[in-house]
Amino acid sequence: MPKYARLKGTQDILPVEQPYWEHLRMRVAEIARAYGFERIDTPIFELTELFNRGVGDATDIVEKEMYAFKDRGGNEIALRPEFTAGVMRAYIENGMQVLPKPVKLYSIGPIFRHEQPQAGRYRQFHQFNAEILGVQDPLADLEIMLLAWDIYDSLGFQSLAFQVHSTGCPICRPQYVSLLAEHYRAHADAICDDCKRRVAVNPLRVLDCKQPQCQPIIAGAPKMLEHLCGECAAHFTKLRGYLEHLGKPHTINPRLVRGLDYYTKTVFEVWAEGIGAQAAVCGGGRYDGLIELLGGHPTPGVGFAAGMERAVMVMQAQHIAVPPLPAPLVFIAFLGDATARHAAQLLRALRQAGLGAQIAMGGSLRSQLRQADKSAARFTLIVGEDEIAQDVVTLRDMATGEQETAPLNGVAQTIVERLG
RNA sequence: GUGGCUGUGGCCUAACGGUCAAGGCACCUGUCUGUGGAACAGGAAAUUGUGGGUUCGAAUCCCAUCAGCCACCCCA
Repeated sequence: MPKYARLKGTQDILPVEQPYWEHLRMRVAEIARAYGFERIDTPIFELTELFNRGVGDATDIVEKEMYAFKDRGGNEIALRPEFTAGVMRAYIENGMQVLPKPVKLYSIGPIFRHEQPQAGRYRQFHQFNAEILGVQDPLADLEIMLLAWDIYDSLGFQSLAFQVHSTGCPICRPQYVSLLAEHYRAHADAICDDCKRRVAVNPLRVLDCKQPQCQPIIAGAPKMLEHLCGECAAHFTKLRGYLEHLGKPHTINPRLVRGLDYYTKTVFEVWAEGIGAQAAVCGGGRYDGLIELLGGHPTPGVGFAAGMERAVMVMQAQHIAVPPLPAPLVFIAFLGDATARHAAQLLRALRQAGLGAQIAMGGSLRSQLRQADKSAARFTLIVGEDEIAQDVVTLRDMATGEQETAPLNGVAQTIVERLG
């Protein structure tokens, strides 16, 4: 047992896993850029207050999952439990409201939540995140949803499902919530203990309860979609119209609710198979009141967050092939201490010529060739006393085993020629 | 925060409560004094997660604790 072990809920992403991560990061960046999103990086920690306000005091994330502490200067700070609050802070602080609308941003990086780890759930995990700011039209909702979908689609994910719902706005939601609470109070004896608590704390959450006894109560509950105000209803209808016109398969899920307070109108999730009980690989929605809440000019916004560990798990579960990370083209082996400096010089020359190269660091020629083999280099250069004496080097093609003698000065050129 | 299952070299696995915890993979070296991928031989690598307890004797039984996995809660 090692003296130091990684902390609960954290993980080491080892070299063998990196091809998945690299492929995922590349796809996210490629597609986000192609869709007009620009990258923004914000700090991993912020004032705790920002998350309290932005995410919502009453949410589980803020109440019991935040890594919040006092720093050496006495500031109350927290490791970010999500991206959006920090991105909104940056938008306001950097005067980005003067940018032409829409402002389309994406981020990638670590997120921290003190939760009980399980399949697809960690304390430090990674998300990619996207936001569109300054547009009220559901076209922005559509664009955000398409970005999320197309990233997974381009990765080759099978059995994806789009779940869509609307949670209304500050005008219609409170009325609906009281109707819902009333319905639950009328059936107080039939519902599970968790739901009794939920009705008091966050009534919308009763809708995604999985207890069998609650299912008939949920089925008989008033539907949010039937109680949207005119504006919210029109927004939702328009969004659905776009999705249908594009032939995007989606499920209207009247039980879809979000765990963060700032959502208004549209909420959605993307589900995929392969991560145990965690079906959601991505979740998001509209948050029209957030920027104003954080002290900015009233600005509508819509965005999503996607779990990267979960995406990697789906890739592996669905046997999605990812390209191997490129290895250095050339491996340099040498014989005898006197040749080491010539070998090092050759290494430098190859690198200056733009060829990926690495050098053996001792051992018999046999073991150096073993290293070369394992490094997946296409060519091995052998530098020995004999070669140095004649100003040449032995060039070995690792796939065929064929060897030739090449002039020391023009090795890079010779290698490029052999590449075809 | 709650519950279930599981902890043996880096990884996978074996060992009726009884000498020195065994094997495979991987790693290093050699057979091959200057030639990889195979084979063979050898080597390094474990106070059996940790701490207690029961016992003449514990990897094995009991308790606690930590961690991992899974599920709830919640979320990505």
